[in-house]
Amino acid sequence: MFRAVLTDRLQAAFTAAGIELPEGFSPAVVIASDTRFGDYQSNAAMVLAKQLKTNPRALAQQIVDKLAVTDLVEKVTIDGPGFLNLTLSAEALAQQLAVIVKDDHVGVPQVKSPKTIVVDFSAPNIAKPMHVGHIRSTFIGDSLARTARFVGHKVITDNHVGDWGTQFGMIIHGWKTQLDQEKLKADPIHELVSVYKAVNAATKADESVLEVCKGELVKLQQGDAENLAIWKECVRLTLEQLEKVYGALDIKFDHYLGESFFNDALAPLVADMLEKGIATISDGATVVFSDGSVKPENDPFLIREKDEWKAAPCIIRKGDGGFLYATTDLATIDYRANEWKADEIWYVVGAPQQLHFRQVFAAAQRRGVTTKMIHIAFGSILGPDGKMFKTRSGETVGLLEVIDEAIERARTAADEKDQGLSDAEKDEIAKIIGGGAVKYAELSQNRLTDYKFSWDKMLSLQGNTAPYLLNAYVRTRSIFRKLDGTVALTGDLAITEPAERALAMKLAQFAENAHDILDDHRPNLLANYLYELANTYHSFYEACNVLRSEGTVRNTRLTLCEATSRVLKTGLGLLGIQTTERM
RNA sequence: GCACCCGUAGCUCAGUGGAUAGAGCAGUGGAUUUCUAAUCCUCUGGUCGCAGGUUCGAUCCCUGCCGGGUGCGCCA
Repeated sequence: MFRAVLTDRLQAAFTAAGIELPEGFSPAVVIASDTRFGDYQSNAAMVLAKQLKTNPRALAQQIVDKLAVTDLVEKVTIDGPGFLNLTLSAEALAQQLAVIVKDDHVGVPQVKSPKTIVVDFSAPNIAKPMHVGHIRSTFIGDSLARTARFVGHKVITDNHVGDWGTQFGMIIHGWKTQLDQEKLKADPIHELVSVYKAVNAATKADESVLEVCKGELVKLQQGDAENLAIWKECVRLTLEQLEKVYGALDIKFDHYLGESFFNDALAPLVADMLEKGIATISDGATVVFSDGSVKPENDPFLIREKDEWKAAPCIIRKGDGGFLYATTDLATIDYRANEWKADEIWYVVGAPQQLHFRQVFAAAQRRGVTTKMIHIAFGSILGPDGKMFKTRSGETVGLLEVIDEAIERARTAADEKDQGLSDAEKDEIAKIIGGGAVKYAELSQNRLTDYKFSWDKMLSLQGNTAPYLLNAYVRTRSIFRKLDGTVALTGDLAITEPAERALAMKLAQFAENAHDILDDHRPNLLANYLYELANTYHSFYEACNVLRSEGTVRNTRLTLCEATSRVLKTGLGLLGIQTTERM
């Protein structure tokens, strides 16, 4: 891990030069912004010179005089206003390359202090199909969980499914009055949805139907045996379908602790918060008000109206005694903190829910929860009109529909390319490429930006897409296939050609990138890196023939191929994308 | 009204204090006796929404404005 090592050396150089560092300043080495200047660079001299009011170039020279890096670096220069530019030696790159082909973690260091992290993502609703709106949470959450696990954290994934709520009044009423058993067997969720829609329409035409539904809901909440059985069956049928979807997406959860799991904890939780004075009764509801511990502009329980700060409380129990999702969330936090000893909880949930989470986190902290809670927000997927897909009323595109279409397009492409593969092989490859394309389309995007849903973008197989990365992987495997497994890579390495050097450099950076993703919980940084790696490999592949080379050159190039193969497979794996040997 | 997010090439988007702002698509001109061309290389394309400010240096930080989206006491 060159960046970390070089940063350590730089800090040591400051000490050796007798330069006292101001508080809050720690010199850092980063990957060079432009490879013309070297591999790594540091702006420390310029930043510090500003604070110390000295000449930046002179300061840089002072540091360089004490910088002990000859084992790794072949050239150190001071450029421009005081940039420190470092160029790694070919030997250092070769050493790291040797690590990548041997190490279980392809050269990525493990975290020093592993944490227990609960990742809460996907969270679909019972009796509803998964649609494109679930893409972001599901793929981002899965990728972050995989990455955290890979760098050494203990990760617990939990699918907090929406299996309890007011919609069950309508579903139960519909189940009793108009369910078609045949259709239910054929496609359970589809039938549940059409029943729900029919009842929903009926309530609008006739208000008495709404009353009946409310009655069914109350009965369910009071433990009525028949309604409870119907509810359980709905949950069972939906989970069965969900497992199929997740199976197709290669996503697994450690737990499916839905909202209903916490039902019994809600009343005691509210009572406890009242007793501790965290919550109070207001207009018949139980709410949490501001405690004035932070500045008003940072207080999630206050809102400014005209010239004064007005209360914006978090309601944890309705006037009619019902609980809300804030209540469930608080109970869930308790469980994760106490039963799982979570150090951190990551909520991969859309940006519109920011205020909700700020309130819930603040309320939990007031109850003494010390677990670090992070809302990993993401932007909305917009419809063609530039507005959010409405999950309640509007029709959206089903998630499986998107995946199936992607697989179909990949299958068509496989036929066109015709690499002499059997139909069964093509089917298998199309699954990997199609599924990968959809995941990559999502994960290569900055999670905070909104984007318009577009079939063509989601399903594209051209340019910066999953097949491009997979093709690079396939090219590495193809070379080894030609060797019939008779390769024995040796430590005899010599990186000489520019294309070899560029590739070795890119490969070494994976050690840094894998960790950087988690700084800001952004899988797109990994996607960007993998794209660059694939691009660098493709260039190398065109410039440096492997099989026709000999001796050390051949061994070096084979090692580069093997390293690329391993990093691509590992990196794509962290995005939740599988690889294929041929395509 | 207030808060949060967004505004970068014709289109879709990266980049968040550093050196000449990058990709993909679209457009252009080349490369294939191949280690899989689902590839590589070339060219074309930008007042980084607008106006101030901080800084040696701002697409990035601060302030104001314009435009789009979302959220704000008993839905989830």
